[in-house]
Amino acid sequence: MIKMRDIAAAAGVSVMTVSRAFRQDGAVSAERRAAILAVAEQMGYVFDSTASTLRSQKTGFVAVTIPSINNGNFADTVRGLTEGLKPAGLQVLLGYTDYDMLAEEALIDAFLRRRPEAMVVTGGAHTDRARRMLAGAGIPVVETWDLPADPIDRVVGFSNADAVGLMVRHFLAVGYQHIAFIGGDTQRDTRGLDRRRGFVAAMAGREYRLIDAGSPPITMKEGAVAMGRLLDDWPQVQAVICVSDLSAFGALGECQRRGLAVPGRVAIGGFGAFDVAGCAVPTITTVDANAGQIGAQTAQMIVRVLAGEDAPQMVGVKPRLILGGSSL
Amino acid sequence: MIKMRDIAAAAGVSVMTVSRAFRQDGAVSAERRAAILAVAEQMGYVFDSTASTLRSQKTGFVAVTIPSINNGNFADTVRGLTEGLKPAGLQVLLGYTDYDMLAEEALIDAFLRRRPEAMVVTGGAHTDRARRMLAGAGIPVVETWDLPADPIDRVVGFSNADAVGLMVRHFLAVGYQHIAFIGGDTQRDTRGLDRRRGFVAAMAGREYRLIDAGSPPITMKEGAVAMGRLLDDWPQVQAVICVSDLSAFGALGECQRRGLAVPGRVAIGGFGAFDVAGCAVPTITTVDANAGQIGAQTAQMIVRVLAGEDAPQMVGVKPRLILGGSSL
DNA sequence: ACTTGCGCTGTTATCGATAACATAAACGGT
DNA sequence: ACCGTTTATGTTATCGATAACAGCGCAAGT
Repeated sequence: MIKMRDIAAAAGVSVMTVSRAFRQDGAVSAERRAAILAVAEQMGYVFDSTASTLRSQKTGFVAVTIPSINNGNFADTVRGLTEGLKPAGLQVLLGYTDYDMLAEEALIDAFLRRRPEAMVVTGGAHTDRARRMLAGAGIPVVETWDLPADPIDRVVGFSNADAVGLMVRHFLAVGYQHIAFIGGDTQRDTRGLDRRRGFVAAMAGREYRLIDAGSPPITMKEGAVAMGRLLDDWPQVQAVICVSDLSAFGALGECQRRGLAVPGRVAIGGFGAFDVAGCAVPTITTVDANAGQIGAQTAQMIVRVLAGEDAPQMVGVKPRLILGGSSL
Repeated sequence: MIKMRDIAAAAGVSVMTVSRAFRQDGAVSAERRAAILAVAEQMGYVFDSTASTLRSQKTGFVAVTIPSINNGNFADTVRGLTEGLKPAGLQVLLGYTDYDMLAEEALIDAFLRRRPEAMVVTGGAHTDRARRMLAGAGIPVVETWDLPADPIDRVVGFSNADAVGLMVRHFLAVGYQHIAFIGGDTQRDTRGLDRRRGFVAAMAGREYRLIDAGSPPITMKEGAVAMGRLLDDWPQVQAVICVSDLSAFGALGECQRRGLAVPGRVAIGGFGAFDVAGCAVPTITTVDANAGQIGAQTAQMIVRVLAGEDAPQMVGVKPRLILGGSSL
């Protein structure tokens, strides 16, 4: 494998000059720099960042963990991050946890060994060891998609409970009385748990049902199954709020298979403003969590902190209710 | 930041012994190893792989580029890869290209500087520079999701053209005559292009229409718009094949909004066996490309090659037609 | 007793770039 | 003409781990 030394020899300069030429350091004369780059290109040189990293203590990457790589919301957040970090010369390295805190811990461990310049994690729930590792890593850490009561370092997110509260209040205002919530079990997906909590809080004093749809991620199919159970167990249900648009879409399909009018017989709400919510017939009432903004704000925060400028510890983004044809 | 030297001092051994203890090298006595690990844990040491990497020339990661991080198919492939590489101690580092060959080139460049032990890319179409970089990197390179005529190194995939051919032949066999194809423009998504080519080849000598739905990724909404144009321009259409299930779902919705029976008035086929195909009402006829297998086979191939064992240059996986309610 | 071998530990050199410092030439102001 | 400053380059030491080699003590074999 060809290295800087070889380029230097071929170009008749010192290794240091080659190094400077690559970093557009400005300290190398334009013609010499061009000559060096030409030699490098011609010799097929590929810069070795493992060496650079060790000496400069700069890896040039930000580690990002998301629960799933098959989710338009997290994709939007990652896109916002990638775009926002690019101008600062920072690359995003991505890992997924499958909504599993132990997998997250292992992933964080693996990432920290590579010395990222900052870490972005999804949510505020982590194993103790993961929290300790993050807190002790000596780099900026941003928790996203949530507003943890006891943040590790910095936060960009919103209250999942309040976001669902928005929808519940709307449903109550237009006259639905018997409302149910379809979501996953409690341990793995704390954002889902918070949504359920927000539902319960907003329904205080009224009759409601909670339907457990299994382990996150709650799929369309699981949404359909849960809807079936709900309709069987509590026929007087008038509206359902699902932990995400995917399960809401499944629920909608179950109603259609049973010949139940949506929203005439039962109304449906989802979460996340996924594509499917806007393309289903009818469209699904949902909450846009502003996933792209979460990524963009996180990127901005990281760039600031790394530059030594000051940045807020906590940034809130505002979820927005989107009315669809699946509810009045 | 605490380093091996500090652990060594605290444990009263040499740095080398600490290094060995961490690698369960076997050459360190069990009790001493336990003591060292305890000291390290207690001091909050985090292994620094940047240094290890430089000396040992082993980074322990495989770089993977996929077009989109919001796609269940690529997610399945990545899962197969991750699972298959884990036992070999290899971590997957993921990047996405947005179906853009120039973005892919930049990503490959950025990855190669970090010296991955192997590279996995999606598809067989790359810029010349990307091809040159990959070919000259001196590591195993696997192109997936396609069967390129002129592979860079190794391949795990299938013929997208043949896969669509499966569906066309089925549609013709059950009696549809006027069939259209909804897909993206040609340059960015060569897998989509191949599917269109497969459609055209299988329809040779018959009447058909090609509808351009825009730039990849073709969304549900774009599928709906394209379906609307198709119905307006060619009312005698009897069946539509879409480049993916997402656009097929959009097309289905458009039919439903117009009150057209599916499959009575028009049949619909998709591609990819996405969740939405199985949960739509009616379910959508599709092709399962076996995305998880692609990842698993690729992982196995990489592990073999890195171990110096021999492995086939090319592995084909078999797509499978899944009949849904959206066609006869 | 001597040797051979194995298990365990230490010493030294090294991976490939860059920070820090040194130096030489050119330049410009008084 | 002198000196401070800027520009362009080179030299040396270093980042933190590990490969390669060396050595020591003890057990077993002859």
